Amino acid sequence: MLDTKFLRENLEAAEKRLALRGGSISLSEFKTIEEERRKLIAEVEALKAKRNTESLEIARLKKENKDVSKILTEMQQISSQIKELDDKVKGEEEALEKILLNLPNIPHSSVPAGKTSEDNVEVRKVGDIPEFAFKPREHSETGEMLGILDFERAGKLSGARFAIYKGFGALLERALINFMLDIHTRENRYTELLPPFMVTRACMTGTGQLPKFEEDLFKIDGWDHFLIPTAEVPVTNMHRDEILKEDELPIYYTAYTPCFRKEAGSYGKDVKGLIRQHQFNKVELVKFSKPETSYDELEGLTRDAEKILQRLGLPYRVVVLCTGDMGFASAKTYDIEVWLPGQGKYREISSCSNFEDFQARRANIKYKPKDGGKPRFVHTLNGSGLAVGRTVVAILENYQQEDGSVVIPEALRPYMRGLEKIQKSNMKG
RNA sequence: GGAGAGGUGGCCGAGUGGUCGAAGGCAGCUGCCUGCUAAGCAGUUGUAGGGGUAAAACUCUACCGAGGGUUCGAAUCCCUCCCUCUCCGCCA
Repeated sequence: MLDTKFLRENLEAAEKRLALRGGSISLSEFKTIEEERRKLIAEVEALKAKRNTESLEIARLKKENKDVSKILTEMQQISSQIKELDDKVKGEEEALEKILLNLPNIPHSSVPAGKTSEDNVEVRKVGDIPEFAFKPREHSETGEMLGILDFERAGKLSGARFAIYKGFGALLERALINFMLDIHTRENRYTELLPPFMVTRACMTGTGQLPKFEEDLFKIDGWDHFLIPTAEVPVTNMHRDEILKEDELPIYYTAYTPCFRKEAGSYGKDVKGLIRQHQFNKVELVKFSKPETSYDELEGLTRDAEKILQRLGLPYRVVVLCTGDMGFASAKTYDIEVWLPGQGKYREISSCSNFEDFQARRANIKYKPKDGGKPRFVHTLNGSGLAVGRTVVAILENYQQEDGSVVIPEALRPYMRGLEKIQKSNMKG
């Protein structure tokens, strides 16, 4: 959510910056409603002030046993006027809130202008793309060949876009979760959380999934809870309606959770394999920071996520998303894209964003400056560290051998009972 | 799911219709004082919104779990909801 005062005072500039995201965003309705709102507030508060002083007067007169009936009828009138105006104010405020909740964040000045993912800018490329003497297979083929992934039977259980991991496949997923969490907690000083996988509407609004993107979420029938589409939601909302101490910042959290997404509007995209599932595992990184340091924190967070790929020896690149490709709540986003030989292209495996105070304002997360100043909104950041299913994809594709077996990256072996290779003969796990 | 108790400021805790933003205590801050430590004395300390200002000062309004209602006036009365605790039942 954007700051009302800021918008009011920088209307045209804000409009221009928002337009960079594409589509046309007009703030004229905002302006009208906001002006009306302030007018009404001034009116009703003057009446309330009068009511307060007159009420004291009534109390005083009553004590002296004087007649108050005249002033009483006058007050009745004022009281009903107040009620009427209060309703109007409420109406304007609701309308304003609706507008504000549906406005995306303003892109940071360092974000390249652009319309689609074509306009994203590569920041760096790390690792060597492996060369194969044979035609590399896609992970789904390898997975099914080895008997570690079963999409067909998963369909029997839950339909399309679900998977069953089996044997060393299941172990691989579990190993990656532990591997990632260990690095983030031990080396990168994040605190591990294991949050609820269902949250309330208020949480979803706090991080920006609602009210705009309800169709992407799984809702629990008969209950006002949703399955989380990312750990960002519960973890960021953990400090909702809190005022943190300056000394506590920055706060680093990491959390493993499954993620649930309807993937509405992605029909026909990535139908095969693990790339796009309704349920997938992710290790998330979340930071709460002071405004002054949040962009340094974004760089750090991205590096922390990259570290996982480096340790696993997976080639990747980092791109900065252009204004048109960024998510609703983000002010700046780096995507980390891993190389997938089976597809012959880079695919997103992590998305690291600084939301500045956009989520903090929605979720009301502040910190109290040490010098005793007014509480200020914190900046929130998060990024995948990493999407686990897609990491499995990357390993199956980058480490595949001609005979269909897959070498386990060395760093992961301690988490896989020292296993060096997954092959048909040892698929029982 | 059944029965009961309760939700007040950073914390503890008074307050059952009228100067209550809220007594008292603790903690914090600022002075004074005492040779250090401790104690003592005085003052001060919430959030949001409107107006005002270059920014302050200042001023008004709202906020005692949330939302409605009664009333000239509500922390205090009424209704609905949420949460916490205790006991019983059920359960991984």
